[in-house]
Amino acid sequence: MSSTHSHSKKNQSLTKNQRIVLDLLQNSGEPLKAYFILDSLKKEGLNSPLQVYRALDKLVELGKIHKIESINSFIICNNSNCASNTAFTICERCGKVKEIKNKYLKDSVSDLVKDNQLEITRYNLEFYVLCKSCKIN
Amino acid sequence: MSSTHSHSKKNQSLTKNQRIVLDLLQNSGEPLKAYFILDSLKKEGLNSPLQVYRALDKLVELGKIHKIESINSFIICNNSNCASNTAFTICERCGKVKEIKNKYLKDSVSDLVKDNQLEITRYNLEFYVLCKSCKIN
DNA sequence: ATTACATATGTAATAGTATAACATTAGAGG
DNA sequence: CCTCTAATGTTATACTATTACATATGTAAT
Repeated sequence: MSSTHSHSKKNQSLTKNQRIVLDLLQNSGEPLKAYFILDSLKKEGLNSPLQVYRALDKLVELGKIHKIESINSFIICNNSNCASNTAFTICERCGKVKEIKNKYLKDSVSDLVKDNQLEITRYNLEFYVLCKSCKIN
Repeated sequence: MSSTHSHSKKNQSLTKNQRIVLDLLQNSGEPLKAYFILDSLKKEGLNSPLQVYRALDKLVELGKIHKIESINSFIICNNSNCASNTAFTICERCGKVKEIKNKYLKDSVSDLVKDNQLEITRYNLEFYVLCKSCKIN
């Protein structure tokens, strides 16, 4: 996980805790774990896990970040309109995570489960891959 | 979660711990949590979390069960050839989980991420839905 | 401005999920 | 029988997440 400097000036309607958590995830770009976030933001005044989890919950609810379930981590949303739909590739070797762009996904996904006559409210798709650089080496 | 009686005579190559854990999941048909499994199998001689997790790990590796990441639960595999690929619908209201049959999935899934030129080694798909009976009521 | 309400905070304690480390035992081949 | 690998048993501990409760903050209506 990498170093972080806070630059962004948006996210104005958020509360302080929500903002610093979002900034951290934004500047990192990588998936981060709740307790790593806690440690990173101790100096900003975050003292307890609950403060982190509450901020994370809210940011997930707002669609600004996503939770990657299989690695208990949170990552900034790279799309604009995911809502609570998430789709990631995760490299099995190096752990690198990329969000899959929604464009070609939404349709395929609805086709996918259409036969079941079930109303999909949201989805979480985790594709384990070998990323390009790991495939080479 | 429901009561359990051990009937199955297959699973012969498994060890005792693996077998009783698999039997429990088989007879239940529902997703079960590790510590619930532990409690349920205390009388069969399972004493520690690690015994459960080791059995679960092995069964996942063998493709006999799946882990549903977003609910930290394990469920018997209903297909024959999932390998480590999993796809479920989860009812947001009642929590009921169903495995999606592989047939119409594999193709769509490979189409889905084809553009990325990434080699998918396995996937975990979690579709949150309103199941039929919950949609009615 | 004051009230009222919903939402967010701060803090401490605890619940729930999972693994590390290490000594021992059981099974499958040679 | 010997050897090697995999599984077991046990204790301790690490990691992930929530409950409960008291306090503070923001917003909108009076």
